Amino acid sequence: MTTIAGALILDVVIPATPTEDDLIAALEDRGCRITQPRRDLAASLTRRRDAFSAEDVAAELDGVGRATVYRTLRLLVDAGALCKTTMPDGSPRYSLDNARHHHHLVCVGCGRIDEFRHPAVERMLRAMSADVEGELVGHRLELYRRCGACSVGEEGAKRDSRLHGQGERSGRSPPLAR
Amino acid sequence: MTTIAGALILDVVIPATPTEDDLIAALEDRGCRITQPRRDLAASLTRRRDAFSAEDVAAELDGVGRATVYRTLRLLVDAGALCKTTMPDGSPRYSLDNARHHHHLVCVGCGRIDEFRHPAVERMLRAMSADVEGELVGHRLELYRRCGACSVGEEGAKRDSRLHGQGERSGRSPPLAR
DNA sequence: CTCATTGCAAATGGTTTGCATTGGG
DNA sequence: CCCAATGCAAACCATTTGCAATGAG
Repeated sequence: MTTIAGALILDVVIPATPTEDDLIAALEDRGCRITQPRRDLAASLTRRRDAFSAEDVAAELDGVGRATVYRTLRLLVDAGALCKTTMPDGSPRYSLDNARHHHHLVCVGCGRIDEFRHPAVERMLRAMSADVEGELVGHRLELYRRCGACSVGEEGAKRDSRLHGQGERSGRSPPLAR
Repeated sequence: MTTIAGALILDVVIPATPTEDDLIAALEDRGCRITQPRRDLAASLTRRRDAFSAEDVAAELDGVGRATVYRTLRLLVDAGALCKTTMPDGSPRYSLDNARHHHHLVCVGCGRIDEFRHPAVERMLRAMSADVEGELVGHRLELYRRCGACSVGEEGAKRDSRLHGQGERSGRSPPLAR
């Protein structure tokens, strides 16, 4: 295991995240027209480091309509340039996709999302695929942690963090990412 | 591996799901009052075999207010008597909880949810816990499949089923459970 | 030029809340 | 009796849609 700038990197170094141009290219590849709102969106997204909600983006780009934000985010997810992740409470967050198979490590404190790839996970999936009746068509795996930065000065904050792994306990408002 | 009535059972036979009385008891344990609406709800829930949405329940119990349904479902989830699962598209579903650590095998065709426990999963979690920076506070794991029954007569339906495992591709309406 | 894309506003769908009323313990 | 729990309706919030106007190719 290697740790870089507090980020967990396992086995495979995470490739550079897409640039503004990569996002635009992803849209072009899908036969979409490149408009100003879409350029603005791409710029906004690549500027972000952590996970973000659609609302976050819409708020930052008040020149751009809500509908356009949602429509474009969807396009980018379909194009594989963005990941849609789920917070413990079920609310969706987006993050730039490195275009490889990976999973997410979500900090419940700050909402930061790191991507990782770990042989133990792939091994597990292979084993399950063999044992499951019927065709395995997909999976969802998120690991929730309290990252190093968020653990500091939060000693007393272990309150409800006993998130169990099955579905979710129904907690009130989630740790908002922004 | 053992298969019972088409259900996948791995390693640990799944304990009997809670009865109506178990649900009531779960509420009592939490210091809740046992009212008629709650009895009705408990009865309705134990009658169900597959996963259900809050809306499903509300629809069946038109004597009971929506608010009460949502409030009570939340109580039961908190009490650990119900699981809240997430469909591939992000929409929540409930299912009776066997009160043990387990994960979910969700059929994207019919919405049926089976619980399972598999050493490969636990092994994977242990490995990840060791490698992750910071405290691992929880996880979310759902495996999506097309169950035996749903595969039959759906040969041509392999269209978009390439659900990838990271977050979700943004597909339109989900395969509704009911 | 033409059709995809946009912004707006209204519609939606699922969930929560305020509040006066009801009923369990 | 009293306070938890209810039902209703309104409030909410994120997301989607209809539609006329706009602008990319």
